[in-house]
This record gives sequence, C-alpha cells and structure tokens, in this order.
Amino acid sequence: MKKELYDQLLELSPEYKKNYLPSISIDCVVFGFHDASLKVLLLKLNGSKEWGLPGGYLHKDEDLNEAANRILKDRTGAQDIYLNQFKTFGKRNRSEAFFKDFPDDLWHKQRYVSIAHYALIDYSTVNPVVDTFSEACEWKDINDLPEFMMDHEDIFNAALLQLRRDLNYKPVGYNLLPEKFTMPELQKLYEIILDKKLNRGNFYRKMTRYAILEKLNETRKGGAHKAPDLYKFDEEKYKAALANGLQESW
Amino acid sequence: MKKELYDQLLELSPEYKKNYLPSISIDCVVFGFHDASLKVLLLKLNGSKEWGLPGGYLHKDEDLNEAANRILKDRTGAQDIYLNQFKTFGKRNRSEAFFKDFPDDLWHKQRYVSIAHYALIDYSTVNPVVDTFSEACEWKDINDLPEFMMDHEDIFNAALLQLRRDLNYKPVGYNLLPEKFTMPELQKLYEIILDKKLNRGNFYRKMTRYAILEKLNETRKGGAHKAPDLYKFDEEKYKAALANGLQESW
DNA sequence: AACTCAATGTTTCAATATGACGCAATATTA
DNA sequence: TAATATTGCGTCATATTGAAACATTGAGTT
Repeated sequence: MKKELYDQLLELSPEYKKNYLPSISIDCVVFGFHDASLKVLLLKLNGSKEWGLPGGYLHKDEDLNEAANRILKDRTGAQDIYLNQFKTFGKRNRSEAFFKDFPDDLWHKQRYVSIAHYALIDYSTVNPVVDTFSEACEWKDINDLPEFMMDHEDIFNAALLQLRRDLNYKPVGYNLLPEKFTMPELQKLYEIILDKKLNRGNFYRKMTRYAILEKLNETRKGGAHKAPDLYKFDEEKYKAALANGLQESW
Repeated sequence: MKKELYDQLLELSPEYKKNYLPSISIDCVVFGFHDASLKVLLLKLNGSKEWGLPGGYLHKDEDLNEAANRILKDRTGAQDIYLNQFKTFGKRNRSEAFFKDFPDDLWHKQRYVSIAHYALIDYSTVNPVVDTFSEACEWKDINDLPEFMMDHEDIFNAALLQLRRDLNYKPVGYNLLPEKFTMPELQKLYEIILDKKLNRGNFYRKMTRYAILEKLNETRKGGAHKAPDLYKFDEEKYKAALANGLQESW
C-alpha cells in the first residue's frame, strides 16, 4: 500500500540528502478561521489512511523561519502568514510505526526532531495545494478531526494549548479575520478558540480597553437584526501590543 | 589559540558521528538563585575568551528531554532539575564566526539548530563541572555578564524573557529556593527575576491568594529584626498550579 | 406605516482585585 | 529595657471583573 509513496520518496532521497539538514523537520499547525468555524490544514499522504500536518525540511542555507514560511507558502500559496514557533518534538520512535514498511535507507525514515509552528490565517483566502505525495490536502474542522499519523495529534493539541495561552497576552484576530469585522465576529473567534461562551458586554469592554481596534463609520448590513458596527485593527497599536503583550500580572 | 581545542574535538569527531544525531544541539540557560542573587551557569571553552551556555548533542536513541537532563546532570551533578524547553534557534551562520579557524570536517563545525531550554535551581546546591574542553564553568551574576560566544546572548535574553512571562501563570520558586523559605525571600526572587521592586503587602496578599504555599509553625530566627514566618510549597497545589496555570484572563 | 423580534451597543451594580499605605508585632542589638 | 528595622496584615480608595439589564436598531411581519 505504501509502495507507491516509497518509490516517490526514494527517487527524491539523493536530492534531499544534498539540500537539506539531516534530522530536522518542520511541522506546521495551520489554524484557519472563517464564518465562525475554526479549521486545521491537514493532508493525507498517498496510500496512508491517517492525516498529517503540513511539514518539510530545512535547507542547508536557510533560516528556520524562512523554511517555515516556504513550507506554508507551498501548501497555501499565501505569503507572510502569521507564524509562531512554539515547541520542538524529539521523542525517539516518533515516526517508527508510520515508516515500518519502508526501507531504512530512505531519507524520510531517519529519526527527526520536529520543530513545530502554528500559523493563523483566514481559510477562505487559501486554496490548499495537493502535491504529488499527497492524495488530499484539506481544511478540517477542529471539532471533527480525522485520525492523525505519527505524533501529529500531540503536536496539534500542543498548538491549540499554546494558542489559547497566547490569547491572554497577544492580540489575536488580525490574521484570522477579514480586514473589517464586527465585535460579535471577533467574540465568536475567541469563543471557538477557547471552546467557551463569553459574556458579550464584558468582551466588548475588554476589547475596547485594549485599544487596538479602530471603530469604523460603517455597519454590516444584511443581517436579520441590528446591524453591527465594523472595526479594523489599528495597525500601529496592534503591532505594539504584539511586541509588548497586552497585560502583565507583575 | 584554538588549536588545542580543535585537537580535542577532532579526536572525538568519529565517536560523535557514531552516537549523535547530526545538526541538532541542545543549549541550557541554567538560572541559579541563592541569597538574593540570580546567576547563570556559563563556561569558557579552552582558548576562547567568550563564555557560552552549557550544551550538548542528542544521542541517536535518546528522547529530547532525556538529553537535556543528561547534559545538565553532567555539568551540575544535579538530577531532575526543572527544565523548560522554550525555543529553537536555527539561523544560518549561528556559529560561523566562532569556528572560523577550525577545519570544515569537524563535527562541531556543522550547522546546528539549537534547542534551547531554561533550567531553575538553587545554585548553592551545585558544583559546576569543568570538563576537559573548558577552562572554566562558573555561576555568573545576571547583572554582570561576560561576553557571550556565538548567539548565546540572544538565547540567554530569550530565556529571561520567557521566565518573566512564565512568572505570570506558573508558580516559580519551588526549584530556586530551599524547602523552607520566607515570604520576603520569595518576594526578593520575584523582584530579581523581574528587575523591579514589588509592594510587600500586595505581594503577600497575592501569594496567599494563589494558595500554593503552606505556612509553617516556624520562623527564621537569627536575622537582625522580626523573625519572618517560614513557608513551604504545598506539593499537590503546586503541581496543580503548574499543570493548570495560576490565572487565566479569559 | 406600525409593530415585532432578536441581535447589538451600552450601562449598571455588586463582587473582586489591585495599588498605596499605615500600624501593630517582634527578634535582635544596643 | 528601649531602640530599630523588618515583618504580618489590615485599610481604604481605585480599578477591574462578572453578570445582567436597558436601550437601540434593522429586517421581517402585518
């Protein structure tokens, strides 16, 4: 079943050996948000029944963050996606089960330490790229996830945990929402990330106090009820908040 | 000047190639606290005038956290030190300047991605180990740091930043203080990490409310003035706080 | 055109947390 | 025994949070 994939990979092995740093892989948990649903970009390698995170290897003459951006760009077509390197996974036998039918001389079968990133993007702006190694590359709702290959479920869970934690001191939304958005939309995003209902008035108040949003003189017409005000991020204040954090305890 | 170190390293190269994963190094920022002073464990390689972080490589059959523990144990003799993997550094040319006089075939001269950890320990319990590659291995006060080799200053700064951030949602002190300690001692620790004076009464109140400390029926006699109460961490509550965080914003 | 409805914008109020400060208690030293 | 500096902890004004009510409004209904 995996013979086909193996043949593809084998053909590439010499090139990989020449161009990439050994033992290091990069995995990306790409969170996509749109219309009140949060998804992850997953792909299915040829012949595999499990799904995996988009990933790749580090060029010998490439910075780590350059590599992560390149890998994302290849999968999504999008450039300068918000990227956050959050943890490196280095257990033995991370990929043992997955590659057990593959010969040992394969580049991909060596032991890897995987440098995991999470990324944030509006998934409606992205067309996932199915390359020759994969049968599928799709946005999967985070409440209805398929089975993961290797330790990719651990990586996904760690990414979600980190994103939730980051919500406490980083402004989030700039990379997940369209340029103009409403307060209820922003609140919905927080609720879906946190998997928790938030109080409307308190959310409004807190966001206002962060002072990173700019209220526009427009409303979103067309809904069934009162038209909500439109906001956008104040670029400068957003960047300052990203650099300095939103709140400190001490 | 670096010839001597090179000879040592060259001799080891074959063994390294056999036993370690290529391209991956592990660096540790070991914070040590005692008697109101915060230090870092640094070492000076033979013939180098700059100081570096203790580090090492990852065995082919070793988990990442096992390797970090091993490296720390070799330097400090201490086991099960509190360790926090916080960031992976992977710029090109991280070590180019340092190894410029060394031949290219040296194991150490390859390009590395460095998986950085920070560790916390009471430095009075540790005797730094000077191995054959280093002329010195010492605790250096964080307010009086020497020049660093390679990008180790960046790594140190990132570790301190992370530690300060962690102070907001993790209980800190368990690994840096003796078993029994006083509230002013704990406050001093926070002040030194944050480089900022804290209000005594408010610190006391906040710590009390975290409910991770157990007040003992003892005081620390011998000081010049009123004997402060002794506390220790409540193991269970401490662990729970470490797992769940001390406070959430959302 | 008036009315209904539900979502949104905003305010209110009590509970809780924080910042700043003061006062009483106390172990040592003089 | 008194002086002293440090410590334990309370107080009070202010700020923030949690929960809920009130006010507004655009679309759909009559």
